Amino acid sequence: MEQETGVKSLRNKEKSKQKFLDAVEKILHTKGFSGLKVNDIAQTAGLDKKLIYNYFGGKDGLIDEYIRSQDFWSNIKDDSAETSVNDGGKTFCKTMLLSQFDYIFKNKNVQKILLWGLIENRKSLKKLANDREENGARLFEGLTDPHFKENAKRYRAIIALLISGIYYLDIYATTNDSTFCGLNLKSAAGRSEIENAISFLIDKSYE
Amino acid sequence: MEQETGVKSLRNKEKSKQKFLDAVEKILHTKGFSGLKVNDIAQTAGLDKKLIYNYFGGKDGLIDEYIRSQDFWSNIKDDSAETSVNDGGKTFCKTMLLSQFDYIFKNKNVQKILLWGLIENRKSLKKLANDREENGARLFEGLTDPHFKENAKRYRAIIALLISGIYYLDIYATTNDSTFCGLNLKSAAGRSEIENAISFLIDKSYE
DNA sequence: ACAATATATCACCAAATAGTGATAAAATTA
DNA sequence: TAATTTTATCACTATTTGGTGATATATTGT
Repeated sequence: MEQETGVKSLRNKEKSKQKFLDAVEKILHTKGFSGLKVNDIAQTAGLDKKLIYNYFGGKDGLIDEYIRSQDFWSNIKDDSAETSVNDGGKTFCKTMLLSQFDYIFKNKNVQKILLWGLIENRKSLKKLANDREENGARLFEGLTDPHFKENAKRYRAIIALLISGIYYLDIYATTNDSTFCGLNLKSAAGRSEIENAISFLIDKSYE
Repeated sequence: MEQETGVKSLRNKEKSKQKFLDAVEKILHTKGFSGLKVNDIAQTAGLDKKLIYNYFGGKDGLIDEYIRSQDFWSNIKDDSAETSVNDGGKTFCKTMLLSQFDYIFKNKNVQKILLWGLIENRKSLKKLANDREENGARLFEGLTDPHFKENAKRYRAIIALLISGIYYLDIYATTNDSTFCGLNLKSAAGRSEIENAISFLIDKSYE
């Protein structure tokens, strides 16, 4: 009878595809990479595994589509705008790093995908890395390179160290109860120490 | 006839155990974690898999023993000694970080184990993290804390960011051909930019 | 209502994987 | 050299995993 809206009762390809993508996320969250077996994914999705082959061409296709579905850098692009361009990107970099530190700590899926990028050689994962690079390139070329001139590359290296440090510490905090350099990265106190250090180092870099 | 020395011809339990440990290392290096299957390990070792159960109690026992066999922080403890204690640990921290950056880049096994610590919850991996913490604690309490006094924790946070940044960048460089913040982490040029930044940030931290 | 198509399930296969009891072969001891 | 113990292999089972052809059921168009 009606077919316009998306309420299409029982059988719906798009909804089924989404169920598989949700299943991947759920398993990734509960069992990690090694738990991603076609049988388990299908069972978690409540559908037959054959559909994974029909709709995604197999497990790899499904996983690639899951990775692509994550809008990874949205939290960076969003609140960028033009927040005071006349300080050489100092306040922008600082808020960006601090918000990344918080965002990645809370978003466990992003942590898993970051880890994935260190373990496996997937095209979809490379694409994420390239996206981040392209985004960063615009920031560096437009803001910080002109400000730091001959020291531009050193500043890029500083940001590289801080970003990657933030990644590692957030992931470490999730999988490890142990401290890092004596700091409890799960506690508010420990995390604010890291935030202070980030802020301090950026300030010093602009001196 | 003779049994004193270790030349015991063909059958030798200790040598066989070592063959399994070597096989774990080799597979870890070539195929990564996911390649560590008992059948493959046994085949790589050139021995029967039953021995893995007899000697190590199973795959997990073997892997734990492999991890324990890695003297992970030897490169740090070694050349420590008392290299100028009157600068608040500045030169010591700097050389330590720079040598870590180089050592971890070259030592792929260490990279794998570091990654492992972010993925899996193994007792033997926790032990490594604790060892590093205990080692660091001695450094901080004996050298840097007294120097930085009320800012001691901020300095610890700085070191935490730099160490974890070094870890991440070295691992990233190995598995990724892409740049990071526009720097090629496999090239001498890119790596020396990172080294400059490390040196620069430590200097600024002591100002 | 009927045919055509899209969606989903089922039963099954082949390969990979973990694990073990029985046994062979070497080494040690008496 | 004979008996005993240690070291290693082999053959086998059960389970998991990835993958597919045949079939059923729902939806849509006529």
